[in-house]
Amino acid sequence: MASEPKNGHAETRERILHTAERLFAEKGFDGTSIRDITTEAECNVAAVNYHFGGKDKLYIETFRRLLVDLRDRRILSMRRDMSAVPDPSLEYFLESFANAFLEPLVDGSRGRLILSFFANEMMDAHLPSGLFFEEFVRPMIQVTSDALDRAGPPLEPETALMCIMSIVGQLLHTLKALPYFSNPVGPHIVPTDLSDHIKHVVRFSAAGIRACAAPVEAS
Amino acid sequence: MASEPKNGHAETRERILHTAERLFAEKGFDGTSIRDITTEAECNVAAVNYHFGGKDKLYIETFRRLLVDLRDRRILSMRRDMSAVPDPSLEYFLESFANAFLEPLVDGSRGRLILSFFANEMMDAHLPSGLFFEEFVRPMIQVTSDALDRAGPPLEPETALMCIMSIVGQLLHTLKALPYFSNPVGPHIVPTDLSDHIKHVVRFSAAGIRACAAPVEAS
DNA sequence: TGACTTTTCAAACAGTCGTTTTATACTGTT
DNA sequence: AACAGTATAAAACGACTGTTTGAAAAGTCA
Repeated sequence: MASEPKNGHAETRERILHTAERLFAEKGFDGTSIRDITTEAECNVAAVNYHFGGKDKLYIETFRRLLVDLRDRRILSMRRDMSAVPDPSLEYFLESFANAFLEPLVDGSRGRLILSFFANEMMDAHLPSGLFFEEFVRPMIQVTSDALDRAGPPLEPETALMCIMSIVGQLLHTLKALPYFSNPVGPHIVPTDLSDHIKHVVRFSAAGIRACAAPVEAS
Repeated sequence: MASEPKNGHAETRERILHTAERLFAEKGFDGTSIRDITTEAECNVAAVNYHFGGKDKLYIETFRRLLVDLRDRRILSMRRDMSAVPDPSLEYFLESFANAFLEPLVDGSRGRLILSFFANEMMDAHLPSGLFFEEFVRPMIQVTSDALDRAGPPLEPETALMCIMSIVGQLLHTLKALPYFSNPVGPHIVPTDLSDHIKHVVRFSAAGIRACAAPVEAS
């Protein structure tokens, strides 16, 4: 039970984690074999069971690290933006949120990994139930609804949550659908630049939120 | 190469297709073994290779049927609604679209199957590239943007497409996220009734679309 | 140095996978 | 009745899976 290596370089364990992060993200849990990982990490197949106690445990550990990292980056980014101006507008909040939400997902190589990781996990769950929601979704919702409360019009708590879901839905779908539009055979029918889509989501959602704040009229 | 059975009951082939539809949807391509299918379909393992020529081919055939069925149901549902009134409002269009979009996904047992099928395929593609987009997404976009053109304010074609993406993103996310909120340990923090969410998406999006039609002002 | 722990490794284990082979029944036609 | 084509079935094939074993290294501390 080598919990922590005492010597200077904890090579193998870190190499495995690093490789697993990429492979699990790219090919999912079932699509990635222990031998795939250990071959790339240049170690023996038994190393995974020795250091992590099995494929399941390795997966959970890998995902947990990614999850915490993403959550903290997003929250910090939004907190920074929101405390940078004294009286943030709704549009300012939306742009800050969209950037905090998307930036970790598109910058560098790790961004796409996270996204792919999440998507795979959504489809074929291998995490303990509740871990994703309680440790990731709930804190994000808390920070976001606080910020919206400060920047936007007064909203019922339930309404605010649904508005946040509307924004998140748009951002996630944009990210997923964009590759489909970016290289079809025909001409591009939608801008393939992400910032154009962010601008759209900001304008679209600002109006949506204000409409949800206004007293409802019969349609 | 028995392409079409001539006798009255084409039992085995249909049983396999029917079982495969459910299992592939529930557990994905890799998660479903030929033996899983043939056991439930009560036939021999070799039957899949005999009737379909392999697991891949069976998957494609299964998915294609589901895809075409869903597309046609949606398009018919929307065409029916849009031709039922002489001068449809933007809200009317949105509600019609939301219902056409979601209804096939939630009614009965086959709905959840389709949704799960799609999600799995998105993550781990086993279909010929382009089939999904050209035969499913593009026709849906065509019909939808025509309807929006008739019911909504004048929009640039690109803007209209991004608005449609905004709506689809919200609907898909609602569908995916709802189960997370429906049975957590704490109190419900979001309405778990789908129709409440549809109402929200309609109001939110109607305002968003109108804002996209108005001339842009500097933020 | 010698005893001890931690780490690595090749090899094997028991199981599942998709596919193929071989043989047997059923169907309609001549 | 004899034949062709279609359909089903049991068994085996080779490849791959996660995990375990037992021994050899590497490192640590007396």
